Amino acid sequence: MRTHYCGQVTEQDIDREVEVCGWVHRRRDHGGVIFIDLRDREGLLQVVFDPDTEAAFALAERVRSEYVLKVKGKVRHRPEGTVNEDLTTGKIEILGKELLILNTARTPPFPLDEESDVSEDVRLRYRYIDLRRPDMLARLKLRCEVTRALRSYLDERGFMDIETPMLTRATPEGARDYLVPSRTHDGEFFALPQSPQLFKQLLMMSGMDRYYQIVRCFRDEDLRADRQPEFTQLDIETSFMDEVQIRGMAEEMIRVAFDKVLDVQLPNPFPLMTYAEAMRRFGSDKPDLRIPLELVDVADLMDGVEFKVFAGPARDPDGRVTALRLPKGCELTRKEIDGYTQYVSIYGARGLAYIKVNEVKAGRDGLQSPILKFLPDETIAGIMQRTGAEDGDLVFFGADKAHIVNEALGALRVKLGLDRNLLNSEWQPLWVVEFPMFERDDKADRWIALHHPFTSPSTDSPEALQADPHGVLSRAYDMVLNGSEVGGGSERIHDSKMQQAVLSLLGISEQEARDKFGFLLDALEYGCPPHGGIAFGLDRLVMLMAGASSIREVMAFPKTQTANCLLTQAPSPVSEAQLRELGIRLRKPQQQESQQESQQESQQGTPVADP
RNA sequence: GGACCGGUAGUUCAGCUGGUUAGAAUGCCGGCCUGUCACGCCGGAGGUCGCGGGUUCGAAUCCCGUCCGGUCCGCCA
Repeated sequence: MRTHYCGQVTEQDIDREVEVCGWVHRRRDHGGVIFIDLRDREGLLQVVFDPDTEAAFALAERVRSEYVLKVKGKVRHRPEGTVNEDLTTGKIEILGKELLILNTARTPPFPLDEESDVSEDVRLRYRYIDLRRPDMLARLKLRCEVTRALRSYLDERGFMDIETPMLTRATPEGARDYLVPSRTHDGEFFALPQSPQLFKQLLMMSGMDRYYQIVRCFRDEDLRADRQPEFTQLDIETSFMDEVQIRGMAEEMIRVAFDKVLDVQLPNPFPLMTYAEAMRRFGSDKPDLRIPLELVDVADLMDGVEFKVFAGPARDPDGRVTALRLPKGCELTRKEIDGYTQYVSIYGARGLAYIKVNEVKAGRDGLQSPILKFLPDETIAGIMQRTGAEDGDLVFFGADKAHIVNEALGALRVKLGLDRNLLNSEWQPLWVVEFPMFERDDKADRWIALHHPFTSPSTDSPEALQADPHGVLSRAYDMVLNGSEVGGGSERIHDSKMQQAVLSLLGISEQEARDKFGFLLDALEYGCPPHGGIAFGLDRLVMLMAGASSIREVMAFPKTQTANCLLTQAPSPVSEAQLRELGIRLRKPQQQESQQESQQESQQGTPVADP
């Protein structure tokens, strides 16, 4: 007899003696019979103990929720009239003959049923129990199926899984690094990788022309529902493939994964959209194409109007004036519109103008809006015509600096789509391409890389790049799914002159570049193949596939918004001895410092590097 | 760094325009019930109302501060 998981016992086992192990999901007594539902990750199975099995029955009376049991007994049909088709354990049961309590258990702090609603902090504090719940189990299973599908796709195509260091160099740009002090080099630090970007490029120079890795990445930035300080990427890099080939392969891989795991057929090919078009039509570089609303530019209709709120941005080369038509928007109450005005203010919009369209044919008289009086007839007619407004619609307006309008109306578009239930399909992937190479950071008065500084520009000439940094596009691409960026990559720079040119445009001096990644610049000179790749945010991808609202739901042990682990209480103070070994002393709270001259260093102080 | 929401029994919540002994459901404990499966019935235990301060004759309730959890802005090459 072998030990079964209780979920593996089926009708085929009827009349067989089996031995099953599991947790006690629930115990019920009725009359002289004890029912125990045993649970494992595969399912539920009901075990019945009656007084005929005296010893087992006596033990069963002691059994409580979450006890760990081993039961021997005979599988049988349920008696007439007791079958419950709704339950896993509906048609069969085990008549328990022997019972072994492998371990006792305290009553769990919250119910483990699927439907029970438990606050997230309690779940995280007892994550090991939370993970027993069917929902969590299902999501972790899904995640495993996704990674298996992705791996097998890549394995079948000759990709090599190669590990890269977790202890590496701090990067000069990008997110804040997590630092690790070096014991053997006083005052020096490793950084945990924000991504294996440079290592995978070096692997291309080593001739590993098809690399992938499912790899943990670290970024010390504030958290969101879809952002954790450590997260997992599916990281891919190839040599000799151009961006068209890489995108083709990457989207095929995602299609295969969706087909295998969810039985969902994604479009072939994914639609391709330029960054410029995405910004113009959706105000976002990761448009949610499930929402059938679009921004329509109306600046040219507004540049002559007296209303300064519109005319100003309409004449400003950095400004944007755009309209967003909401079908049946007249149903919105004043309160709801005020709510949306409040909503766009988060993104810096100073207001949200709108026109209610009662009757298009009636012209001005068929409209209702506080701004009508500022607009001449031909402007109104132009707006109606261009937005395609119909009776009962509502048209919102955004007018400001282009980036504010894009962010505010882009976000409003998504919110309206979700609030008004306008989604026209379940899955909408696309590629966004032709990103600008650089973005101007006005505050710091410098260029910053929109993607990262190793992305190839669309020109081969460093001189052309330097001549017009603003106008140069990059060979980057983002895979967007339902308004989430799930993957991003690019053709990389494989020429050391071009790499130097990009770094210098970013304000990184030759000396600094040598200091920070001289190794890359050197490597570029020893025979670097053209190469490019892509990295997927695995947590985000699985979150979308699971229909979850945060990546915490698809991670076994996530952190809270303040980057705490409620389970382990990390981060935590460390011993003074440990710090001393690392050449770190604690900066004492100021008061203490002045009062107590010396030694007694507080564990609560702020660690600083000892110079 | 900022905005907003929340913190009351093990759990999920009500109470919050100040006023008896802070409630409900569920869970837990005990008893009853000869096939339960959201079993049912009877009884019981269970609370620093996140923490600190203030206002008041009186604070879960009002005010200030703080901590924790969440959503978002900034940030995230």
